[in-house]
Amino acid sequence: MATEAALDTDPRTAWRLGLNQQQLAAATHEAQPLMILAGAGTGKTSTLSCRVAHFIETGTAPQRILLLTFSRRAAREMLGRVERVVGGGAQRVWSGTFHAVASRLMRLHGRAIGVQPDFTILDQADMADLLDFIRAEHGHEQRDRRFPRKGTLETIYSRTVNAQQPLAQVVERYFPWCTDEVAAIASIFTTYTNRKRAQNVLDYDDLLLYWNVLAGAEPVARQMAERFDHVLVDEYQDTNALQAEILLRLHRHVASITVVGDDAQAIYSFRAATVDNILSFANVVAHANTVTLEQNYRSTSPLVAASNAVIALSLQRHEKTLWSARSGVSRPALITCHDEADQSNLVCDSVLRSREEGTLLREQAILFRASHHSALLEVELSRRNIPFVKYGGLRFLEAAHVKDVLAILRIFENPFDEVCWFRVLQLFEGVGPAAARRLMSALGVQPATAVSPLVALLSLEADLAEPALSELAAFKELVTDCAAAGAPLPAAVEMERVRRFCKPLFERKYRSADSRLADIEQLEGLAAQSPSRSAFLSDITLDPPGSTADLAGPPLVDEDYLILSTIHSAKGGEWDVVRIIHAADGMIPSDMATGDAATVEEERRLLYVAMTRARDRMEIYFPLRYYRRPRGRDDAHGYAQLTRFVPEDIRRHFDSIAPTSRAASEDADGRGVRSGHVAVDAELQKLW
DNA sequence: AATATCCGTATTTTT
DNA sequence: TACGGATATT
Repeated sequence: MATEAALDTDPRTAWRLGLNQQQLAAATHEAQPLMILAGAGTGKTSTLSCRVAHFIETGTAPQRILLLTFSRRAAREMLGRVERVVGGGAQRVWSGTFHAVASRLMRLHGRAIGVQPDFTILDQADMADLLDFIRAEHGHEQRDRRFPRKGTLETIYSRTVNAQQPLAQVVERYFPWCTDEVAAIASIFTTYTNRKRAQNVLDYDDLLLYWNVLAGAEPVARQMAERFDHVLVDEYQDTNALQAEILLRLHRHVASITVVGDDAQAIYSFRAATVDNILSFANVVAHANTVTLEQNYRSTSPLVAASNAVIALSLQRHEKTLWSARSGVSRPALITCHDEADQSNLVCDSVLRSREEGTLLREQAILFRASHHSALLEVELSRRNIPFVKYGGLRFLEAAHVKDVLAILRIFENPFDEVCWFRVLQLFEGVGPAAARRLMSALGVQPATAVSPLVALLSLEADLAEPALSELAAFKELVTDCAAAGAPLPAAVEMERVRRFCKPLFERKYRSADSRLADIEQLEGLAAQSPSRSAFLSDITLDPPGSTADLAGPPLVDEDYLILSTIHSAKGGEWDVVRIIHAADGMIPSDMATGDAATVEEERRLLYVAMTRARDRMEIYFPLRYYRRPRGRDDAHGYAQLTRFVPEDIRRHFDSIAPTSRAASEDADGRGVRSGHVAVDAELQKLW
């Protein structure tokens, strides 16, 4: 590396400093199909960023580069790096997730394939709701026959579309208990599809589906693809069949495609992602070259050794073996805890110890399989005044009151959106599903009439009883203010009016209306950052707040806080110290995922992903006892075992730390004593 | 047909 | 814990 840097006197290519030979080869590889097989911590992000920078420096306009990433966060980070290399302009690179890019392209080119550019987007929950609406129409509500519920229907639908497999095959393979109902399901899906089209809405899957059509329909395909010279895809191991097809179609019209990924880190098969994409890339794409990155710069060698040992037990073969030149003495620790409370305490102790030793809280992460696994720990962290930010599993958009508010905005944006009307109308007292349906047909929502349902609403004489009648009057007023106004209001202003309209309704409907209304104020803050209502609605569905920090806004910039994250959301991240909690069988692998061998293998990779996030220190915790009833006073509990992915014969890569002493455990149980001291101390502190 | 009440219960992971 | 589902009530 040093020699290359010395030879390189052109200051514009100074960025090459620090790239090893393979990385440099990948970054500056000619404009040919390229696959970069990048093991964990091998500098994938720098390499990809440098490849983008390389294209820009060799004359490609930034806006002619398409960078597809797994999340908006990843795109931002990468473009930040590109910018540091090439200076300004990097922000003009087309970047984002497949879905976000599809949405942008569809607004530009959709008309050519029959998509109105002002469509609104259905998220997963909306998809389920619309399917449920149709399910009821098709008469599947009766209880005598069990029929897949809305969530199941949505899962079947998405898998069918994303895997590009026939429905019957998908049902037989993944939902065998629904095999008898395939015809009925197909009929629901047909209606669903027609309905979406009539309402000018696209669901998540449509974004990919229509992009794929767009990419295959000449002449517009050429027009669309000719925007780009180079297409780069990050995390290629987590793309699905549909995404691969889109990429291959783009390939026909662009100068180069580059994919980066690691089959050992594939963790999204539940979303129909398939490692086949990356494994077969070289066979499917003519003249494709491969560069493999195996030197891990992130972790110390004992940590790499342990991760290697875990993934080596995989039934599948991964052709790389990572190595690290970073020496380190400490092996990862396997820490057995008495129970969950003990685990929380030990984690907090360890976090504070690391901080005392100089590691910032934000350089420490706690990772877990499922979002709720951190619940008890969060309580303990708050009790000890340790600030934290949680990534992943944020159900903000799924909260009923948030959906209510967004549904109103979406009606303004797209007055034919059935799901939103159905939801909004039921906000009125005494209006349930049946009355909502009646009102919707009076308004001409579906089948669509020539006159906008919003206009129809203003002259609607509804046969409702009193409380609902004045509520409806208030709603008409809101519509006049917002949707019928001459010039569109800023999204935040509109949100604020919607909130005032909702206040009395929420106070009647929800127990804790105050905190819910506070959430809506947060939403106003988000809306203020968007240029328009339409942009706001798209942004929030395609890039929902991924962490508690994203929601609270950016005021905590220079404050220090611990990172909590689901393993899925930790993808791409790295921290000095990583602690994995609930590493017990039943958690990793999750009980829900022990069905077949393939899903168990994915759980193994999940643990591997978690382990490879650590730079210097890794601790794996698992509680011996799980109480059946977390709040119960009884002692009903079951015993857990360490995850099967760390069997006896690879334990030599770890330091095993035996259960803590009895005293420590009682301390954990006897909270009262401890918190008493803490409380007294806190009081005294105020006096000093 | 809508709403109140009570019930267990169950939750992976995310665009 | 909140939520969805089933039952009872208006």
